[in-house]
Amino acid sequence: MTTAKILLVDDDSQVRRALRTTLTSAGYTVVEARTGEEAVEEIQAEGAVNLVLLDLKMPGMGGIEACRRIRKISDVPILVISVLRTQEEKVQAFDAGADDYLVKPFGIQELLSRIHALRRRVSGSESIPPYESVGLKVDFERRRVTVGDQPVHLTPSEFELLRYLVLNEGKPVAHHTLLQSLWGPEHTREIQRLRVTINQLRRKIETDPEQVRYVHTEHQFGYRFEPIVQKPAKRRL
Amino acid sequence: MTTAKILLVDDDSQVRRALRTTLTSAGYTVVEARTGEEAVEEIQAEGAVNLVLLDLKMPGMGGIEACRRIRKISDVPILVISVLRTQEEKVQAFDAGADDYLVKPFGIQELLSRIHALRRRVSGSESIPPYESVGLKVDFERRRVTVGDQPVHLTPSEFELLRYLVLNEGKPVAHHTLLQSLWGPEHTREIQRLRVTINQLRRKIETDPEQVRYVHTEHQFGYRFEPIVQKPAKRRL
DNA sequence: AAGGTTCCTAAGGATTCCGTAAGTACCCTC
DNA sequence: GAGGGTACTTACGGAATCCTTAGGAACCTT
Repeated sequence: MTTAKILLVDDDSQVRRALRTTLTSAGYTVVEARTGEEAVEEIQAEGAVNLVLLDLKMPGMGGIEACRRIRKISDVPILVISVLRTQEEKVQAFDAGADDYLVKPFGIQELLSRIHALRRRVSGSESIPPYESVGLKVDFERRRVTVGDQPVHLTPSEFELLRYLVLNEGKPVAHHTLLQSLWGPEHTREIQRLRVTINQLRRKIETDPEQVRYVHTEHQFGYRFEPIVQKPAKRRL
Repeated sequence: MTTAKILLVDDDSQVRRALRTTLTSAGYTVVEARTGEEAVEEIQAEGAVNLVLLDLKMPGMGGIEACRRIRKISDVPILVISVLRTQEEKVQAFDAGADDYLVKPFGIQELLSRIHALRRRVSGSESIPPYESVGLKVDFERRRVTVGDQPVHLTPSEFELLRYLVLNEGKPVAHHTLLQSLWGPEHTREIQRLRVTINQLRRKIETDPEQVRYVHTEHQFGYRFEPIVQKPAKRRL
């Protein structure tokens, strides 16, 4: 239920990989197809695809045609991606049954937000239940965070960071994974940037400056969200 | 379901009486109007009308014109009645915002079943109870807004914007979601346009220019409707 | 054709966010 | 414990975002 399946259709393996990491790190299961033919097969076979991410420019059967054929056999929401922004192509895409249209280049946030909107629109409501632990509440749908009943304002970067960490509660998340999830695959080296954002986040949600309570550091690897659990008190042996 | 109210608009008192008895015996409450002007007044005045039964052939303002004016101030379903069965008039009526078209003479059963169908069709998607909070009232069916018991005129754009925000009370709505909802998927980049409309809306419904009370801005994301609640206190660095 | 709305675009100024850099503190290995 | 690498903290200025206003185009009514 929470792990929705997305069919990613693009002929460029570079693009596929970038999108796949983005999507998987956002909690989706990703199935890939290189051509329109493959995509149609995939839908017929797999069946339980929740959304199709379809690049228009593809060899063989074009994206428009693929869209039309998919629509013939399924009501799955289709989000079309294209570099062109001509009116004609847009109209064609919608006529072929596309549900939304996204022009390259686009930001990760925009992509995810569109996917969410589309899924919500089509299938009732896809809502992630709010997270709550002692003293910290994170409402993903409302983009709201409270620390001890005190509302706290987070910037978009901080919130996305927290969202990712909380959704992977308990598991250490690598630096580059976070960087990729926040700013895209081309920024996986900029660790210092991440550190600053982590710092700002901590300053807002950690109550005790001496002892972190939620966002723990995984040395030489990344960060991990885990509430309450204190580090063992330092003790000289 | 309970006692739905129907506004019956016809200049012929004979016809009115006949229809009134039919409708009341079918369980509806009937309000009458002799002319288009009266009909518009009736809608504007109180009494949430659930459906309008409108004869096209009337002295003074014609039925088409009445239809157009009603549609401007209300989303109430309109069922048009006419002796003519020309294609042209039909098209005119639908263009003016009519929801269905019935040619005289017609049987009682047909009238009632059309009314039922129309109410079902409309109430499934669009019959939304009015929103009300301290100082702000939004009547979706009648397209009316009052701020502190003071009626406020909103333009179509402004009203649609407010409608979308209010229906998602508490949840932040992304820029592109609003843009898409207001102007279609091909305008999802024109954020400045949205800002201006937001500004105009705020100017009309926000009382305190220093502190917004309803339409809050979610930086780098979109807007959120939430009454009274103050901005979360920001921690000073 | 004149008057009135509504809406789009542009331009300014204000605000918020974030990337960079520089100094400090911490951790692990040797 | 010393040293090198890693992590934290803070601050500042550029960049992006947001707000406000106004002028004129496009549309509709009188």
